[in-house]
Amino acid sequence: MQMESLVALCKRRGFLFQSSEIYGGLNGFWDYGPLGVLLKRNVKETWWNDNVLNHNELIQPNNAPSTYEMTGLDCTIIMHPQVWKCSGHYDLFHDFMVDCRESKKRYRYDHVLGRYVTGKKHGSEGAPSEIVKVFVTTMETENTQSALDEAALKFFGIRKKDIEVLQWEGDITSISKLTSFENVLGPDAKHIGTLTEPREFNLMFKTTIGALGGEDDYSFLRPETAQGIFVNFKNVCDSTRVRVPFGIAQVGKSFRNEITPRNFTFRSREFEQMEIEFFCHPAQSAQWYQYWRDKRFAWYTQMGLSGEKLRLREHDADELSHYSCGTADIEYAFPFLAEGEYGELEGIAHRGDFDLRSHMEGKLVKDGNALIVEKLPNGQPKHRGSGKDLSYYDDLAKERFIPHVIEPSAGADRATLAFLCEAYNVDNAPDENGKPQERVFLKFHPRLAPVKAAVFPLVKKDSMPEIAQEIYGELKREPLTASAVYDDKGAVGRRYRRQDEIGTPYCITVDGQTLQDGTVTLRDRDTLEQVRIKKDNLIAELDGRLKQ
RNA sequence: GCGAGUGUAGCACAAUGGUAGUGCAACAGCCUUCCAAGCUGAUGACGAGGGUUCGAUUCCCUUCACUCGCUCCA
Repeated sequence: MQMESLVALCKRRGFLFQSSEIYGGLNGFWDYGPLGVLLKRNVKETWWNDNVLNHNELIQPNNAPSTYEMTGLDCTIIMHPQVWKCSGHYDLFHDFMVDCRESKKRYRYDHVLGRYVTGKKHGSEGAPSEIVKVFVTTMETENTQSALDEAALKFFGIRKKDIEVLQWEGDITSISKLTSFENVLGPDAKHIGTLTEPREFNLMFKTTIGALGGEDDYSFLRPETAQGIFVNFKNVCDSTRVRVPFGIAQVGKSFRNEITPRNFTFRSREFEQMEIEFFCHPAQSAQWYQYWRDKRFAWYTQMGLSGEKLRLREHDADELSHYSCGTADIEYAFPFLAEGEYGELEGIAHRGDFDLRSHMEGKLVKDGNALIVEKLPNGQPKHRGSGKDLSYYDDLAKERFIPHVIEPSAGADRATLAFLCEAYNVDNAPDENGKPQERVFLKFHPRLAPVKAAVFPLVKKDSMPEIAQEIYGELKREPLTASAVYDDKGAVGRRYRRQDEIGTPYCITVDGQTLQDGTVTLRDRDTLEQVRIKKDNLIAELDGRLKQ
């Protein structure tokens, strides 16, 4: 499938528009149109229902270590700035970077180390040699001087045995100590002066709180919904009588100032997440991790993502975050990716007690195999935690512990995009002369389809429109079929095609026979087959088919 | 952020230094008794800003967006 055809269809039929399009658009932002909003809401609602609302805490699911409870939250997008400092996002997402115009590489400003050296540089093509003083740099932190030696030898074009002609000056320092980069040789550059000025690089959207807010009144738009759940852990425990193990779910917008938004809605700067933070006893966490990983994978399969394009990938040990004892990605082979490449739909991470401890004690760093509070040179915590006790007391086992967390974190927009890509189908259907014609249809799972049913009078006469409108009215009253549409324009075949293109699973047509025996035809989007159904049984029939 | 390419109606395309055409879609109506493109009619576009020019959609510059490659990717 060509991605362009899908993008064109999304625009043409009102699934997705570029944000602020009449002003030229905005990179990394997308709007959902009239059909898109129905589709995305179905994705989110299906997720919410399957994980939270319909979960029965009295019954132990297959492969689950025990029964468990599920509950929800809806937290604010702007939170106390300390949340992001303790979570680690502030340090990780906020840097000064320099770019090299020659090598096209980007470096963390304070990580580029170097030293002044003076030597004789041969002029090019017979030009006289000249004595130049250069600040040679490297990213090497271990054997910095030998890396600098090498870089200097290469730059001046001299042999290793003549190394003593180089005159080094001063100590090895970061380029952040320099006032100008004019004489700086970039770590991967052949010429001097190729580094740009340091630029602030902030992956979190910064905002000011209060109309008169100054420098100190800033916070950030959340880069993930998870932290709202962690900082409310105690509130939920104190207010809802939940017992560990339990999960808190949240659906909401998050924001990341991506460097390169690309691939339609796949990487957007404003996006929606569907996250669960599942709190359990440390001894059972490995089992719960597997439970959630498998449960989440099965969900995408049920919703129609087919075997080959969907995969579950366990991260290698060296790929894991320092606090994680296991992470798996659910990935989909999007059509805009190269052959054999997959894009992440959802990550399921075993996060240990990292998050709750961070908000108790302060920002944590790895020390050997342990996590300790990161300290400033003066011994103070770099980012001080809340100091609140976020441990859990199990009064049956008489045990106090900090729960471990399993985090299934899904992208609502990515899931929606994957369902769109998967649904896009082209086949051949005969036209009125029996000649096969190309047919584009979206093969959505009935639960996800934006419009569940369409009602047509076969022709606009003989009271067929009146009967069809009556049926339409009944469908509109039922929550499940309320998104139904009525259409009596043009030939019926054309109306079928219109519905196929937006993925409507069922079309109901009132025809001549309806007048005689009260039956209507129910047409299936995928097979084009029609069955006759008593119009009084229609709601029940649709109900059964749509809930499959 | 770098490099290359692209930007004409809702979508797909065309033409042009002298006020933009076609197909489909959408709209009104007609015709249609089960799988789109039959008839009639009306509507609709040169991404934005600046420059050159008597005159720019066309040439130049800037900018924005999209595509591809690199970079990045919690």
